[in-house]
Amino acid sequence: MPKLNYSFYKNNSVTVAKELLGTTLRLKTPKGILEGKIVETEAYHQADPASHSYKGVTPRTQVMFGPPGHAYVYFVYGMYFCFNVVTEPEGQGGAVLIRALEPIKGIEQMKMNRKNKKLEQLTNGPGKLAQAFGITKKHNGMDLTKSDLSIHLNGNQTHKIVKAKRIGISKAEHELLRFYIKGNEFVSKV
DNA sequence: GGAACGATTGAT
DNA sequence: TCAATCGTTCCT
Repeated sequence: MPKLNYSFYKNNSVTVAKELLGTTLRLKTPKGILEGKIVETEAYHQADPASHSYKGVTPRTQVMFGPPGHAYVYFVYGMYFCFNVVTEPEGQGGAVLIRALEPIKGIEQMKMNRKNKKLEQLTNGPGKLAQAFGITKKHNGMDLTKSDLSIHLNGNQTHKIVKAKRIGISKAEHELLRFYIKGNEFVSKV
């Protein structure tokens, strides 16, 4: 499985959001390898009022403006982390939120991290998948092309992509910037 | 220094 | 439908 590289992530957020569907997120941990197929994403870019990068660089969002292919992890609602992939050339504040995965490898470890939730509840939401993988603020800024956290291309993918409204935002609600694999049971919301 | 507000989740 | 829970941002 080839690892996604810098030139893949350098593209605009919408393109990357769509092309990430069907790829595999992998994290090496001391207890073993965790893998999940990306089945749902959302695109955020600098001109988007709903994006953290909309108001320019802040201490929290500076990694969004950094080089593509790095992890942007933020803490939300006082209890959850969300994992994003930084997109677009350095200097532009773009990212793709990974909203849902289909568990592939390390399922027992994910169940431990998620307090033994059922398989279909392990990674079907951004806060859930971060918890299942043990992703926290310490992963913020990691280089996905050079670290234990990476994304890989799979073989032939024959899925259909559904465009939909993003979840949980109060600005630019009408924009169809959420993408998911049609029919996949791990999508957070259809 | 203080207050309002979340790119969510799970329980009611 | 609503509470949990706290870092980030913005205002004073």
